[in-house]
Amino acid sequence: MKTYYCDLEVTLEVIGGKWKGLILYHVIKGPKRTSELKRLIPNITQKMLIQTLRELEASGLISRKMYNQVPPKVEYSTTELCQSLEPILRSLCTWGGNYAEKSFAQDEFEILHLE
Amino acid sequence: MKTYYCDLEVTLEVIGGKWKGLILYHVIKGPKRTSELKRLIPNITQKMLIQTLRELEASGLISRKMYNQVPPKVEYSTTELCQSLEPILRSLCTWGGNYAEKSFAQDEFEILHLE
DNA sequence: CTGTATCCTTGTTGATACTG
DNA sequence: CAGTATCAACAAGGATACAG
Repeated sequence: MKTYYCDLEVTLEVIGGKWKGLILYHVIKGPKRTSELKRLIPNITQKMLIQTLRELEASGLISRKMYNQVPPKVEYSTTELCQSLEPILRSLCTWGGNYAEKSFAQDEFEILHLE
Repeated sequence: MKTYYCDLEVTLEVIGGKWKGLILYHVIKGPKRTSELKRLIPNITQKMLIQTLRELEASGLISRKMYNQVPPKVEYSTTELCQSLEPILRSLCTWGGNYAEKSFAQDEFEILHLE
């Protein structure tokens, strides 16, 4: 029996960590191939990408579809369980943008919006 | 010059990690003393509590007020910069509660709502 | 292209003891 | 009550090489 002391602890267990939110943010906007995600999240290593995708899959938030082709093609998409996160992730994103504007020195940072 | 590839990366840098969200969630509902926070977040160690509070303070999200008494009294409250996080944290919280209901086995977990 | 396996480094976290 | 300091332990992350 696992004990949580706040609903938020559950959330953080499922989508917390260094990469989960970021991956979900991109996948939630539409199915993505592994290589696309790698491009959208330049700082992630292949190992962490795959590992995190597996964890999200295990949590039931994304699903993995494999096409039997050569070369291989795999697509990740969100499950219904994940859809309700979309507005929240968007809010978090917006908040970060505002925060950066207000709190970071103008010429000490840049935000590139990849697509 | 620091480069981000998504606004969300900024957010995660500021309020990501194991404890920041949880502390903010409690402080945002009203000023809290150190010992209250320790009680509300049973699994955090004193070291991590203080350390995380300092980080949040450095990010401008909370402020620390010290009363010169014996025994000492300290209160943490949120700054204006932090207020806009309130609805987001509430959403994240709600989401976690729903997720637990749907995805966890009935008798494998419990959520205690401390106050 | 997608994914696995290994090794190694780092940083975060925890336990404990102590101070004003 | 609030906070500091030190050290140890562990998990997370990265680099690299390799495979289907």
